[in-house]
Amino acid sequence: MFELDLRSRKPVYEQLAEKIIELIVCNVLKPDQQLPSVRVLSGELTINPNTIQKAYRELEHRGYIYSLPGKGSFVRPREAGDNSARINNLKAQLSKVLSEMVYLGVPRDELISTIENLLSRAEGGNIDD
Amino acid sequence: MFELDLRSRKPVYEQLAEKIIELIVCNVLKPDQQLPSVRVLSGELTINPNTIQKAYRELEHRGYIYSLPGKGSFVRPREAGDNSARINNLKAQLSKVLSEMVYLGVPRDELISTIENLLSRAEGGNIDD
Amino acid sequence: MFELDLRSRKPVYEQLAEKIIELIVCNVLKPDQQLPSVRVLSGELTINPNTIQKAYRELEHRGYIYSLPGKGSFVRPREAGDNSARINNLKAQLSKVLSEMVYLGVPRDELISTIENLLSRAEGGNIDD
Amino acid sequence: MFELDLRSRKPVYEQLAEKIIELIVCNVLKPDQQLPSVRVLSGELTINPNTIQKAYRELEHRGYIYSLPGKGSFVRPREAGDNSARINNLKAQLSKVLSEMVYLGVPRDELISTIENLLSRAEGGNIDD
DNA sequence: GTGGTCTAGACCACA
DNA sequence: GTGGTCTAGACCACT
Repeated sequence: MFELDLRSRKPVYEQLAEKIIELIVCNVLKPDQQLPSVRVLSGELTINPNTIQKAYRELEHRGYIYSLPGKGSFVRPREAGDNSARINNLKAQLSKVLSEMVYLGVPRDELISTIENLLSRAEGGNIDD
Repeated sequence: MFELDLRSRKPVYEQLAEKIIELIVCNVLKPDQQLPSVRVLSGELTINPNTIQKAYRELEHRGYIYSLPGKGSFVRPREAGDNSARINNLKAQLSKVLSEMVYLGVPRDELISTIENLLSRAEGGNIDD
Repeated sequence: MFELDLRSRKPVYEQLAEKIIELIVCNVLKPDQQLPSVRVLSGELTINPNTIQKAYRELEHRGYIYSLPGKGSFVRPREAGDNSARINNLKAQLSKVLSEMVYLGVPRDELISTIENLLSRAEGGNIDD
Repeated sequence: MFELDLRSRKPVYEQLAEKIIELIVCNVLKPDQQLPSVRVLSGELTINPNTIQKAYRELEHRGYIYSLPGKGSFVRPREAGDNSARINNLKAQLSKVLSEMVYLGVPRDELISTIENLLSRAEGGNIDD
């Protein structure tokens, strides 16, 4: 389910957090849906429970999930908030990625079509089904 | 010249490497142009020479520059060929960033215009003069 | 009546206890007034009776209510005397909160007017009618 | 230096974080001043380094300090930012504390003078000396 | 020597 | 059975 690279320079808990964000963002994990419990995920990924917990804690800090002691962890429904900082960060990333793709010779047409493809998928995913 | 954030969590050498990639990608640093020597850059940025060295080694490893022992480091001209792996990686990143922006509520119009803006800048930079 | 946030990190029983203290302190619940029975409150809040019990036990322990087995729970009239410990505790809390507000840049004027506002409301609530 | 209650219901790392915030807020710890290293503090408090680290991480998340791997942890200078959420939280706390003090019979005069005392100390502390 | 990650394993509070 | 805390101890990356 989650492909983690234990040898990566990026910490495991961070990789895991990003994977889960991906699932939330793509609406694979729906609002208020329960995430796998720390222990279960720990067993499935053969990773220490503390590491899973750290990932969940990180996600909670960043507003993607909420945890109820004794009940479980759940996807936090997105609320209007001050996302401007995060969005600016993403724009900067976008800029870097696009520049490098252009530099590596990806033709503009292909780039545009790729983006439109992604966008329609993303929007599709975010509409309730 | 290089804006490095010594307070950032990201290692200094990594920040430096990324900045240089940016300059290469935007064609500010032209192919085969010589980079400032480790000692000079070390002096300008008041940063340990070892850190600069490490950034340069990283850049060489990733194929952005080449070093001629005793002469200096130079921008490696981009070659057609095995960029497909790198490009696929970038596409994956692109996908993640776009999904998250959509999720955070950036309207499609704004997203498109932002992208076109970035693209025209990137292409402008990459046209040989 | 009671706004409980089931998604909060703070245990439900603790939230409930604090809400009730608030009502007692603001004189909405008068001395010797009977509190709603565990079962009734449990039904209204759709919360496990055990959780209500725990909140009531907590309140009894902290001296805000007293329970007559078989009859119910009642607001304990406040007595003069050994409140000094509690008051000192509150002063310490007050100090912390004020310091942090000053640190965060709340202007003194705003702070004063906020406090006077709160005080007049609190005193109004505590005057016997 | 730090009085921690190991038997408290409040986690040790949280107690520690609050103590440090107090020191920062009262300007005992100045901007960019280095905090005791994780290991040193761990030794002094005879608390596990991981617990100290957790406190520091929490403080970093909340914007009170920044950590430079390999160098140490430092007080983050306060910047204008969106503190409104935190401030509202503090106002709610203030309200509760004041209400309870009034309820416990602290006379308004004493309350006011206490507050002015605290305020002048807090403002004094925040001005550079 | 610094912060940071990860594991193994114990224990607690909440529901 | 859930999340959460804490300890002990190993190892890594950065400066």
